[in-house]
Amino acid sequence: MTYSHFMNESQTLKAERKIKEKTARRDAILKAAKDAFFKNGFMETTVEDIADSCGLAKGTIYLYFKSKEEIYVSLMTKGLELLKKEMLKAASAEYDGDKILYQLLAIYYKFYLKNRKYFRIIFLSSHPDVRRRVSGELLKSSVETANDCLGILNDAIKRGIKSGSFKQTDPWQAANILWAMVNGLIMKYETDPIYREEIVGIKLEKILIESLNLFLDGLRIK
Amino acid sequence: MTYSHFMNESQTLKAERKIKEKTARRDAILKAAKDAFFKNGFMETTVEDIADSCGLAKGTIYLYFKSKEEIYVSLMTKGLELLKKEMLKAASAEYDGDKILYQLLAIYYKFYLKNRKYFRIIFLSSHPDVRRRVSGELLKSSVETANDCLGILNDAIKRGIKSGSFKQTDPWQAANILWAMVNGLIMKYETDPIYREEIVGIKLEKILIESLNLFLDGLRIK
DNA sequence: ATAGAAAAATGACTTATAGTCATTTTATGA
DNA sequence: TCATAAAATGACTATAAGTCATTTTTCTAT
Repeated sequence: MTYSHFMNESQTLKAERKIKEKTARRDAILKAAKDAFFKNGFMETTVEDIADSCGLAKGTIYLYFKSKEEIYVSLMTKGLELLKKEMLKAASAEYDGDKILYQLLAIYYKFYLKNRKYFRIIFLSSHPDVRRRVSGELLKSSVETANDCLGILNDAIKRGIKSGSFKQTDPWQAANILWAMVNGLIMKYETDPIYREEIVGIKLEKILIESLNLFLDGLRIK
Repeated sequence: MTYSHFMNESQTLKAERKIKEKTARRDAILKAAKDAFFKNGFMETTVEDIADSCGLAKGTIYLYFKSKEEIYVSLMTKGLELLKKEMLKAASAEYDGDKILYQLLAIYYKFYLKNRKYFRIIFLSSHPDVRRRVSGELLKSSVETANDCLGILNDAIKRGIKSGSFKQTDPWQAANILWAMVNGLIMKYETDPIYREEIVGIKLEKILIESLNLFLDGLRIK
């Protein structure tokens, strides 16, 4: 009682440390999960694999995540956050909308090359069959991060309209179209590595640039 | 021996009937599987569910399909074939490329509205984690059907170039871009029904038409 | 019609894994 | 140092994919 103000202070510190430790452990689990999912995919990774590779018992994993799906979707959010960070860097330049979009595409493509497996997680996590097994809260945070990425596109397009290089149009709608186009192309390429070349016969980088050209052509003032 | 030529004939008939019966049973399984997958999704449908609902034992299912994934991917191929049929109908009109593309989009959207669950199957079946558990042969046939759909777009764009309404461009590449854009948008809408409206705030039909307008704007001769 | 062979179907069984929970271990605080 | 709370454990339960020895049905030759 006498030292209650100290105690409160130290209790606060303790509590903070506890939270930090919890977060650290959660991150360790996610790191192990990332390795396992990257290596063997969602279906063929077991929760025990993940537990083993971070030196915990299976039951412990369930103290941090409600289900295998929740681990997976948490990883997706991490992937989206990484992507968002990269996109923000590219978008911060003082260029016009036009040039920023090319830069964003370059960043996006580079991110894809370095993080193909993350794209697979994003792709599968977006499916209703996975999502139905995940809490609304977790979904919301992933949706918000994806939304932030779209917001960056939105800003770039807005800038282009303001500067007069793009025609008057709904930037949010345009951003969604561009996002869908680029993701659709990547997904198509990701779908089947074996048959890929023979289906399209076009290099991904080339078709991505062409698609942006086409998009900008439609967006520019004639 | 004496009647060997008759026997051969009747044997051929018998064999044909056998094949027909096999196909019919396979189709019955696929029909039951469709209902089950539509209702409960991939993860929460069991092979026993499928077997029960078409009055067969679980083991019998495995005489017709190598795995649950193969049933699923076979359904995807069926879905793509339906879509292809619809698209062919729309594309057979004697219109110019421009108008055909609008028609194709309308057909595609209508198909989506009537077959949302098929889209989910197509979406999930396209994922490497599902595909890795499916035989190359089966994958090839699904890839070919998807390819045929793209071919229809390709033809329409070619026609537009020939008639002079579209600029000189690689029609195959343009077809892939259009396909990716439309699928990307639908996927985005399919991803999360709960948050959908608040993310995009745009009706799907409207944004699909807008995206085609933008695409055509980029494609048309200025 | 019938026996014997071939084809098709069966479902109990094996194996694997997600998720639980009573018990044990570790950390905290007086 | 002990009591209490928090964290971790892993044996256990439940469920479901896929197998295969056995049974049932269909076909064929006489």
